[in-house]
Amino acid sequence: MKRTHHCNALRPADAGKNVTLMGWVDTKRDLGGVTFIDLRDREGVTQVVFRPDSKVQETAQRLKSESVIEIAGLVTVRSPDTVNPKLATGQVEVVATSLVVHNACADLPFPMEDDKADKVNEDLRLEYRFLDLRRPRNLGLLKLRHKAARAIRAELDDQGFIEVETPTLFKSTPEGAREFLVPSRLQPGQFYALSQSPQQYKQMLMVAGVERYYQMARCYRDEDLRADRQPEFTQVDLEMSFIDREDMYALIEGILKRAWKEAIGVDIPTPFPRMSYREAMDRFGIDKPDTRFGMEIQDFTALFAGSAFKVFREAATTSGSVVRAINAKGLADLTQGELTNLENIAKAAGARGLAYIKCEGGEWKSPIVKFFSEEEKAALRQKLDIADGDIVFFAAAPWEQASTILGRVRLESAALLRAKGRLAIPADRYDFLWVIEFPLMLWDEEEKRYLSAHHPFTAPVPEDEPLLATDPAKVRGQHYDIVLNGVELGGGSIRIHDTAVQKRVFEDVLKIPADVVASRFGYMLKAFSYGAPPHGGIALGFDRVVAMLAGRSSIRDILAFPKTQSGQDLMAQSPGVATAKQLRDLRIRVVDEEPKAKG
RNA sequence: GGGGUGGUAGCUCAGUUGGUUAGAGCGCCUGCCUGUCACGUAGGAGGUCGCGGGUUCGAGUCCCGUCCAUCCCGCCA
Repeated sequence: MKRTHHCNALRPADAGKNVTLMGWVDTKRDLGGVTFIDLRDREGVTQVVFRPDSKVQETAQRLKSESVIEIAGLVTVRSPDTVNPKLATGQVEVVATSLVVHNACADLPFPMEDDKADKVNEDLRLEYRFLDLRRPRNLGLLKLRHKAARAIRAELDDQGFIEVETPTLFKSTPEGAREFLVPSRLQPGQFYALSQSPQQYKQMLMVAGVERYYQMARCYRDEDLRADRQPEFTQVDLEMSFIDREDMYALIEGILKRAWKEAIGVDIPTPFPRMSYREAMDRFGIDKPDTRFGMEIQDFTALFAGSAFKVFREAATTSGSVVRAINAKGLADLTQGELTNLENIAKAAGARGLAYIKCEGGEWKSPIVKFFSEEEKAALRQKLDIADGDIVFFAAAPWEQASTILGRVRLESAALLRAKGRLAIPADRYDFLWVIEFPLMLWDEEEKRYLSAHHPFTAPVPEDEPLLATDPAKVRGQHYDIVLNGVELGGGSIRIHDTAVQKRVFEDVLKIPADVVASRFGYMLKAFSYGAPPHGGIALGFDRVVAMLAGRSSIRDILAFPKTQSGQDLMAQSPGVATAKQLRDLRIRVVDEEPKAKG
């Protein structure tokens, strides 16, 4: 049993050769006398002919789709009127002289033709993932993922990086994402946590002198799932010593450029634009702006400081509050349901309501326009470029909240406009963007203390370091996020490598008790006192990178065996129950859910 | 934890104000067919309408609960 060719290989030049092909029955066309089989393997399709004079035609007539067969036969050039131009091998066919059925396929649970299969319920396809993946379109996604990984590894290798594997059995780090706990049998009552990131280990590798580390790191987070979030996912995780932010930008731009080129043949221009967090929030109302379309936020705080409209006047004259607006061009004819939905989105972001002006038939239709002076209307019209068919949305709130409200409304409005065919974004448009100068700390109203905006190892911008003691909220971190078309591909930072600064951040700014710092991060502080080089790193969400390359919105599509939104693998049926012995060994008792308190 | 959408034949779907025996296309099965490539053609089988309860003379259809999938919010240092 030896295959001579893949199913995409044969051409007229191969005529006269005796070949052996193996693969799956793609389709069968039984004409009573002659029978045709399209034989498919991972590379392509070849037509095989079974003639009545062959001993195997009767077997061929009984073949079922997706059975695995081996055929041997003679490569023959097709007559001109029977050439199939849709097939790479369409000028030839193999006239079969032998046929072996290696595995007959049962009745299929869903059609395998790409266009039909794509519409089949995802849960059924996930249960039969081995079949769904067999479709050329989906095998192509696995190949694409492979190409992207290969390009990234090649670039990192060229740049002097060493791939090092770090443990995924780590310990709990409670201030991060919820973790998967793993009970320790040898240390009863104690638990590992599956690593949510190799963060601390990779910093130790820098202290160890590795200088340039990377890893295609499997990470785990026990949070609710989304189209772009799985409980286990892969990060291109890397760390470098003796660098600054500019080195990191150049490196990542090189990696992504190479991945785009080698995976999908697209040249992306570098360097990428950069935008401060402040500017991103001001203009787009989000820290990962989609800059493929405008609809930018405009400020009218000064304009409404003396307005007759009390809601706007009060916001405009309150310190820290703003009055801002966006113009959703061409969306004035939205339905009542769509408007209500936008209102709900605004309310979820903290708005009390969603003030708007519809401009239709040369008229401004709005519950609030009667309060506006001519001067205010003129300023709005001019700055927002208001024309017939537009609808303007307002937010009057503290700066960050107003930004978030309009940022959400902007994205939803764009989605509506795209659905109505009034906003066209080319599928091959890639707007990469660095978002930089994030605040290092955020004040947590519930806990009445500062929390790290990203993680506590991020170094402050040098000129802001004195503010750590006086006004931590004003300190900008040396953090950077890489954003593509409104999707956060990854983020990282230059780290603190000084024991004293790290200790101050932990204890004085974040107010983590000294004993907790010692037990959780003691080894890091210890390491930093033994020759820690200045260093920084980043982690790219590899699944998201591949999804963007593939033009897919769900990372389930580009994972071989993804989990559903409730965290289950429908094919393997995980998770499952543990045996009594396993639980005994781990000293774990499963208790019934406590009845919900009735209120 | 919250909001939206969906669940009817193996698959994709239709199913009217609640009313006789729940339909279509594809797939499957059985014939016929020697140049098809979405082969064609004739016939056939196939349904606990996700599950449980309720209203009703009568429920795929109305009500309540629940499960599953999915999108989003919260969450994701």
